[in-house]
Amino acid sequence: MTTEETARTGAEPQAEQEHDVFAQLCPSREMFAELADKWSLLILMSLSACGPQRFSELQRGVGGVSRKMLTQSLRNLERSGLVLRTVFPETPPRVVYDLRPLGRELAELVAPLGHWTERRARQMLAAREEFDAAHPEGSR
Amino acid sequence: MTTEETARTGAEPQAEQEHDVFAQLCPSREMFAELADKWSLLILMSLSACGPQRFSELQRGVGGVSRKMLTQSLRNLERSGLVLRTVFPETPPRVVYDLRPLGRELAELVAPLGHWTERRARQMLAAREEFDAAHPEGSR
DNA sequence: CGGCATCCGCCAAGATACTG
DNA sequence: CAGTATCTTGGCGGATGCCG
Repeated sequence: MTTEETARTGAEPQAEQEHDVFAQLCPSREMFAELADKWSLLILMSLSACGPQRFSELQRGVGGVSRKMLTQSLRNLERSGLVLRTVFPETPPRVVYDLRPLGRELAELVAPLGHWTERRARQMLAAREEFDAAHPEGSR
Repeated sequence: MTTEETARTGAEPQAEQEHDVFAQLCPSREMFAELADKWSLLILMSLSACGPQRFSELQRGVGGVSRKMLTQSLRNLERSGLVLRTVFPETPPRVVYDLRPLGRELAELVAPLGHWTERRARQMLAAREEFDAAHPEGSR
């Protein structure tokens, strides 16, 4: 029996405080749900790839993100200890975001995911066309 | 200049058909956006950790997922060539989902992300409490 | 510049009931 | 069992405007 299976057949849901992303009400699931979204992952990847960046740099870097979503996602990442926000009290003010050790750890796991997607995108698109051709809408 | 930066300062957006998840309208971004969601990632992790599973097994395995979202996410994964859906024409019918090579590749990148979240959940929760304590709501 | 507040459309996602 | 169909709604996420 693997570690995963052990966790999921789990004896005590919280006796030893084991975390299990598969469990609906486990704290780790809540964290996972917050991290597992488009913008958060792209922000982590951008900070990891390009180093510390200002708000507007991030907005340009992560194509299509609105100021609102960027602010929200950054706030979440900051709140969870993944990202450090530094304000330089100049005029105009300058705000720089950077990865904290925890965030850098995560970013190094996320980056491969992005690269994989880029490498395999074409293949997945081809699979789609084939699938769509085989299922002319409304079969099944 | 890193590979990432090269891609993002990108000379030709589509000349060499380079894919860039940071670009809003790049196909790879579309794929990334579909994969980078809670349910899809958890399904991939479940299939990777526990092997081929039936619909209802998956629903039990991935805590809190509704039949609708499970169906939708599985359909997407199948459509993109990541997951294989096999119907055994019995009564009652049996449908088994399994990873295809492409999906297995991805799942092996995603699994570490889940494990990391479980390992660091406590730490992130602590960071949150500290953050929330330092920002008693409505500061800034 | 780097936000926060507000309004709002619209789609994701839950609940429920029905089918093969 | 493994879905599909329909309805409803919460909240994601965009647009805009104001502030420090």
